[in-house]
Amino acid sequence: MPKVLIVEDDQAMATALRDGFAYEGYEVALARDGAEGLRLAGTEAPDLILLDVMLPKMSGLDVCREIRKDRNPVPIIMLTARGQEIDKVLGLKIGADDYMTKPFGFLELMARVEALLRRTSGRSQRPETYAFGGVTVDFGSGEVLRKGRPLELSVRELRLLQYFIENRGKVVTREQLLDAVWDYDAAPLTRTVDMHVAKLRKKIEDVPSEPRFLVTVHGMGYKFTG
Amino acid sequence: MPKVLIVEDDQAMATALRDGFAYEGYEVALARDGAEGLRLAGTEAPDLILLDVMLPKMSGLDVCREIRKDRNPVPIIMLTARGQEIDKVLGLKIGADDYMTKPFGFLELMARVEALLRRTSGRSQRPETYAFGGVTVDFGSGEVLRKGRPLELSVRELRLLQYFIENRGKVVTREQLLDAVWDYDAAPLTRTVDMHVAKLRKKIEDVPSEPRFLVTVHGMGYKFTG
DNA sequence: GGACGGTGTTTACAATCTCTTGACACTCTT
DNA sequence: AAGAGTGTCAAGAGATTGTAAACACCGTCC
Repeated sequence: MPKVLIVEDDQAMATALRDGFAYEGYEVALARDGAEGLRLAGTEAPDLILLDVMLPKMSGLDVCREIRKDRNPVPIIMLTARGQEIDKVLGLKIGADDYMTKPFGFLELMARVEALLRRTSGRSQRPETYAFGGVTVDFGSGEVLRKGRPLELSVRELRLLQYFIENRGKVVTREQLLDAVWDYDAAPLTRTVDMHVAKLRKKIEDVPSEPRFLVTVHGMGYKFTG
Repeated sequence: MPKVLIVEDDQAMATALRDGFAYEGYEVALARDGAEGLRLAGTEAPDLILLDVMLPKMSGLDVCREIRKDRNPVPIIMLTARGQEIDKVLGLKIGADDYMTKPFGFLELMARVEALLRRTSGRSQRPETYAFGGVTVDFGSGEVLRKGRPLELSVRELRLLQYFIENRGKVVTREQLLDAVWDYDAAPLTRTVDMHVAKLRKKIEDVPSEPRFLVTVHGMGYKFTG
């Protein structure tokens, strides 16, 4: 049975999670603060880590970053409180795999845990990278290479690229992008999306004026075909 | 609590699924063969259907197809035995939402069920597909394939095609089309509709000059027979 | 504090694509 | 055959998208 490391300072939450996962047959390790979490991540060799963001001594973000610095590819799910909006890209950059915003249902958490374990189990190394036409995207570190050279993408460009990759082959509208990559609820009365698509094309396409990967679907939106 | 319809002829599997979902708090309806499954899909109004592919009397694929013909958008997860590889495109065409290959873990199934319910509950309209004569239309993504290759339709052409599909077998007048596909209230003194029908024919018909699907009804309008 | 560099957004205009329209040939019905 | 209805072309009108440049914002460095 897989082993889960839970890093959580809130007593009630920690107990509930421990009992829940134990009931489902998981081995469980528990850490009360960030420093202990980091230590146990090394010594316990968990198959997955649930990491609260708000922790004494050392924030979850720092713990995550340190774990990745150690070249430890263990899947990590961050737990954040509502309103304690993490910049998702920041999380992505430092190498978390998924997020849950409290409060969440236990079944939903289980579903994500299982999905993540399924995704990452078959592969000894998590290929959290995606490659297409000379470009390599490493979602773990947030690094993007093009023909072997580092490509400097801004935070929003990275997030945009990631969304396109996740939805490759499908047409995505500007509204979807504003909703997912920006946090707008608002209508797309601006050309902001187009602007960023253009910027991205300049960086990932051989001939930006004749895009091969990031094509426009007139009247609908854009489509990524990597 | 959501209601799940399980269409499964294997006694042991059916019982296990029924008990599992009942334990998780779902309402459960059970059908032993395809014909009964189709009937219960209508009378029980389930929120989700688990549909075995191999069934007596009527295969799961046929059941799925019939359910979609009834314009029932209920999410469907197909259950297939290993080796009994369904062509996923075929599945998509007939309108299933997800697949599980036996054997599978119950938790994994639950995860997919919950994911699917979450995905489809918020949105009243699910991605829907329709297929005729080598053409596959996915209204969810707006993609149209012809003989497996993407077909580039403009937004209005897509809307027009969708309207024809919704009213297939019926003669629709130019006024109806102007009203539904265009936003005109005005009279049809233009050839705009005819123009677009011609464009559509060029893209979906084998011999556009002798249309098989999008036929002219002289003096009345057009009729789609897909 | 204030200049600076980087990022993100808006504006404006050009380029491109789609839609509409009128003309004319063709087809069908009577 | 005549008249109404339909197919289709090509050009202009209209809408959408590409992109440069200006502007706004924010954190950093002197």
